[in-house]
Amino acid sequence: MSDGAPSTLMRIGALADKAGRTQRTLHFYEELGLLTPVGRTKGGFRLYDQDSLVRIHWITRLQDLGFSLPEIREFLEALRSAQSAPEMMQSLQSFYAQKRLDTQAQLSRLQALDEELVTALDYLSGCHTCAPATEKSACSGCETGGHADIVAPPLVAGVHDHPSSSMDS
Amino acid sequence: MSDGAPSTLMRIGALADKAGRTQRTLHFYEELGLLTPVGRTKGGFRLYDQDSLVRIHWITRLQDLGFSLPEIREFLEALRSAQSAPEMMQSLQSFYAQKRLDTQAQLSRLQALDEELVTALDYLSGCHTCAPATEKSACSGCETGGHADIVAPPLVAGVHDHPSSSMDS
DNA sequence: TATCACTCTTACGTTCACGTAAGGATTGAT
DNA sequence: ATCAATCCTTACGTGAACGTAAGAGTGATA
Repeated sequence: MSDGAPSTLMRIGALADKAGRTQRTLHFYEELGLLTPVGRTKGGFRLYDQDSLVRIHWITRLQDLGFSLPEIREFLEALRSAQSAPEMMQSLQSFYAQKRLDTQAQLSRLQALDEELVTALDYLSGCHTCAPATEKSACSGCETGGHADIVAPPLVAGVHDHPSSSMDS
Repeated sequence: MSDGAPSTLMRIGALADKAGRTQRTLHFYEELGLLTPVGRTKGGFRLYDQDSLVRIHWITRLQDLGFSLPEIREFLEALRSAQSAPEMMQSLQSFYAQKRLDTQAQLSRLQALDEELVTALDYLSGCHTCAPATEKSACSGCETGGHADIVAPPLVAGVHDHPSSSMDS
């Protein structure tokens, strides 16, 4: 655990490059308490190590999972206030377990929406049978053979124009 | 198609109630060109009909699908510029087809993240074997029996403290 | 020592999707 | 006519996650 090379220290530019984020982003993470440099040069330049990079990847992962940065911050604070290591890991565990529930809920929502998309596409595939010159206004009826009396699915029903014509005193 | 009751007209408050959104939201939709009242009273009150409600549901759906309001606006503009009905429907179709691809990509991303969560939870379940009083700082090593030499998964690796201690000249 | 890329802090700008408030006009019921 | 409820426009506020710029200091090299 104690390599003879603490020279892995880098300044913010290098870290930003390695992590693929901007310096501003890292400053911002620090403002939020998500990422603290391991030290500073006497002149005041931030210094980071390899763990900082890991931390950034971790943050990115959590963001992908749908966490907001303030949420991540809260979480880190909870961790910091933990007394023992197992307590800390329990924290992590219930945190992730909860998030897994959310993720799965999101998954089934997305799946439902995907099916809705399929339904809409199915319906629309019938539209090609319309005479190519059909006027848009005639489309509400559209009994030209395509979909006889099938009700337009929600994703299709919302698109009809009501332009600003035919409005007078 | 011509009911004897055009009295389905309503003002913004009623529509907002039925749609479960605020008046401000409907105003906002109008600013963006997403929803236009069918008319106004002589005094200037907005009037909406049943289609307006359908339109709002449609917008909501698209938002659920991950569209931003400006995107929806662009889309509606594309529709408005379509000449024939089939052209319009083709537009819709390719629009939704594209979105389905996105949705599926998002689905598999979520699934990957879910698996990552499972991995992290698996790993963490080994942590209970630590002596309950283990110090946090000792946890990086943590060879007390739990996970012998398994590498901490990304979702776990980012959480170790480097507090602001042990930093002096 | 001069130079120049790098970094510092401070602070205002931006997009999205509205929230909230102010001050005044409209509706419609009594 | 009056009055409460509803609605109008205008406009500034919010929070998330940074972007962008200004003006000045720092670090390593020539």
